[in-house]
Amino acid sequence: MAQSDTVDRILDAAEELFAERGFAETSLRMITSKAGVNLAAVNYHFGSKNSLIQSVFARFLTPFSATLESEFDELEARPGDRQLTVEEILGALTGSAVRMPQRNEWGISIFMRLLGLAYTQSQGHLREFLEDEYREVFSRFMSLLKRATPELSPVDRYWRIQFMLGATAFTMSSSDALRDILQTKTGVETPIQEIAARLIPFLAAGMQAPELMRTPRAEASVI
Amino acid sequence: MAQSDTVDRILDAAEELFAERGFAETSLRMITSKAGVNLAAVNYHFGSKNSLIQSVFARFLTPFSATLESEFDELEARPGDRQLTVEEILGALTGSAVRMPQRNEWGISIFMRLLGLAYTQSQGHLREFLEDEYREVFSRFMSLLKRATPELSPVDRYWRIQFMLGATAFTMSSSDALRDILQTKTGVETPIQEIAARLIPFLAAGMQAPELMRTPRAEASVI
DNA sequence: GTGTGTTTTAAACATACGTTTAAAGCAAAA
DNA sequence: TTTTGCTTTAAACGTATGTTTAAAACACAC
Repeated sequence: MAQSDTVDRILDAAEELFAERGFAETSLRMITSKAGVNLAAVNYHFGSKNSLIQSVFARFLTPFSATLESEFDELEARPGDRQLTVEEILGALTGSAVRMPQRNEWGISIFMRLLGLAYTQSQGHLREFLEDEYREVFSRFMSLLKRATPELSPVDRYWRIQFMLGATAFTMSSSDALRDILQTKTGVETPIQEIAARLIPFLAAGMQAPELMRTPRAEASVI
Repeated sequence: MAQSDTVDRILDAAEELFAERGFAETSLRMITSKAGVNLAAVNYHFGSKNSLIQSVFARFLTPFSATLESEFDELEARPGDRQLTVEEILGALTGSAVRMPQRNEWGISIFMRLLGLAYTQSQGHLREFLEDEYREVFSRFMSLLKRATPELSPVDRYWRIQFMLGATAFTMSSSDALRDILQTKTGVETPIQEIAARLIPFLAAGMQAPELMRTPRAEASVI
């Protein structure tokens, strides 16, 4: 085991297995055998499986949120104070994901997939951890989005942010997509940037769609 | 146990627990104790946990897809052959969900949440089962959507359908939302129809957004 | 080289899971 | 009443999980 790179080997293996199979479906024995370390190493270095999960996310999210903050700084410090567009704000997100120092070529895919799982699998401890740890960046993103969509009612804005989150997290967490991506890792690059590029116009258009008119006619066309 | 309503009691309990906690996180012992039946009853009546999961879906999806088929029939049989809109097609989906005979007032929420889980949790057997069982309705929906968005390239249409699915399934499967919905079950009705009503303009706008222009300028604004 | 604090190891622990078994219970037919 | 077929029951099975233990191995300062 050379010198103690045990911690990193565990994090690498866990990250990949979690992304492939989810949290509950990945056992510590799978992780440690893939990492080539002893079973007890996880509890020795991380304390528990739950805090291993949190560590996997922290390793991703801390540099990502730092990059995102500076991306937001740039956007807001531009000459003239014209309004930011939804596209620009969403672009900052994917831009940060791409710019962020990558551990390997399909790092972004795994990152997105894990984010999707985080919201999808009901891991109470993870949700609390993420909300506590990255509250700042998230609320900054929210207020930027609020300024970019002044015409939306708060309740519609709330729901549409949920919709965006859903489209993104779900798409990224679809295991088939991941399989395809990993399968094409022989190609020049992962198509994840392309998915993001296709996603942004969809989200931006949805975000800025006219609000539902509450007339009888519109009502009837909707139920 | 009156007469043998054991099967239904198991299905009811399983459906609710699966929606709350996911498949892997719900044990047969939780299900049978909630249903008030013996542990062995599941394996006796359903054979295995996996086929119990499939039965839960079949009980939902079979009447739903029947309703949806007839809704599609109505749409297509309208006088004059003007083009269907995306809103109308999506409306048929939510319309079917609402019209479908409900077992209880928050049946739709649970139904949507389960659908989200089905795509999200990597249950290979479930995917196969759903694809085999409901292939027809799904491909009919796809071809309707294709006729409603002739300007889209096939690859963009494919991804945008994924995005729609994601926004819907994710929103409906957000456990917080479910908790709120169940919490307000004392109120007049579940707000799920309202969510659907807010969702449709978002999805329709996203679906019909102009495709990404592959010019250097647009490229730069996106990465 | 000895001693010390950290890391790794193999083994066991307690618990939970899905599934199976064999006996008991039960309703309707003979 | 006895028999028959289906259903329910309590108990056990085998396996897998996360976690803990105590000894061994190791690296490094003295």
